[in-house]
Amino acid sequence: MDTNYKNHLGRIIKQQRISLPLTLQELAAKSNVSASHLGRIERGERFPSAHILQRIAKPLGFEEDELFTLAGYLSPQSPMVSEQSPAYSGDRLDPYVARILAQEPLEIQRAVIGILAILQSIAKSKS
Amino acid sequence: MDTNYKNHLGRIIKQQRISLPLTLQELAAKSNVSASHLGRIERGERFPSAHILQRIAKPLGFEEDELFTLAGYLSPQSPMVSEQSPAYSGDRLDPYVARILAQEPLEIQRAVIGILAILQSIAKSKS
DNA sequence: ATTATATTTCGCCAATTGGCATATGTCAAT
DNA sequence: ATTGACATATGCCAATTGGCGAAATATAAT
Repeated sequence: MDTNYKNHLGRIIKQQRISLPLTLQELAAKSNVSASHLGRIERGERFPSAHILQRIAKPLGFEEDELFTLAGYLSPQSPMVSEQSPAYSGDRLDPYVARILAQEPLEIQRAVIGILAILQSIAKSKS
Repeated sequence: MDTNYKNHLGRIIKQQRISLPLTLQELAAKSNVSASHLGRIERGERFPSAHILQRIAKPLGFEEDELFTLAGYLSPQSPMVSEQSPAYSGDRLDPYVARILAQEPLEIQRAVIGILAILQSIAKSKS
C-alpha cells in the first residue's frame, strides 16, 4: 500500500522511471544502484543517500540539484521558475510538476486545469 | 586509513570553522550536530551525510550547494543561477496552465500530477 | 606547579544504508 | 495448465552514520 504521505520522493522517482520508460533493472544498470535498493526507495522503505541520488539523477533525466531539492537535501532556493513570464512572480510552480506537464500535449494540459477547476467547485460547495 | 585522501572536505570545514572563529561545540550548537561527530568529520573519520551538510552549511557561511559540491555530492557545473532549466527545452508548458497551477499550493500541484498519472494508466489499460 | 576550565578525541552502541541471493509475482507463448 | 522469461519484493548481513558520555589534551588563572 502506498503507505505514508511522507514518501513524495519515491513516487516522483517511480513515476519518472515509468515515464521514460525504464524497469528497475535497467535503471539499476544505468545508475550502478542495485534494483532491490531502488525498489525499496520507490516504495519508501529506504531513504537514498546523496551518493545514490547523484547516481540516479541523470539516468532519470533529472538535474542533480533538482533531485536533491526534491529529496529535501537542498533548500528550494532556486529562482529557476521566475523566468520570462512575470505572471509567475508571486506563486511558484514546482519544477517537477512543470516538467511532467510539459510532456503532455496542450489539450491534456488544459484538460488537467479543467479537472482542477471542477474539483475546486465541488470542494467549495461542501463548505 | 586514508588520512589525507578524500579528507579535502574535512580540512575545508575545519579551516572555515577556525576562521570564523567557532569551536566545535559552538558549531554543534548552531547546527544541531554533535561536536564529536563534527570533529570526526573534520579529521576524516566520518563522512557527512546530506542532512549533516545541510545543517552545517549556513552556520559555516557556505551556500548549501557549495558545500555539496565540495563534498562531491554535486557535480561542479552549477547552472542553477543561470536561467531556465534545460529540462523544459524539448516540450513546452502552456503559460496559462503554468500560471493557474502556480497559484495552487505545492501539494495540490503534485496531486494534479498524480491524478493525471491515474487517468493515463486507465487509458492505457483500455488500448 | 596546580588547580580549574574549556576544547577535542575516543569508546561504545542504536539505527540506517545498500548489496547479494532468493522468493514472489506477472505475463506471454506453447 | 505449464513452462520460461522477466520484473519486483524480501531476508539477511556487512559497513557506516551519528549521538552520548567519558577520557584526554589544551588553555588560563591563581
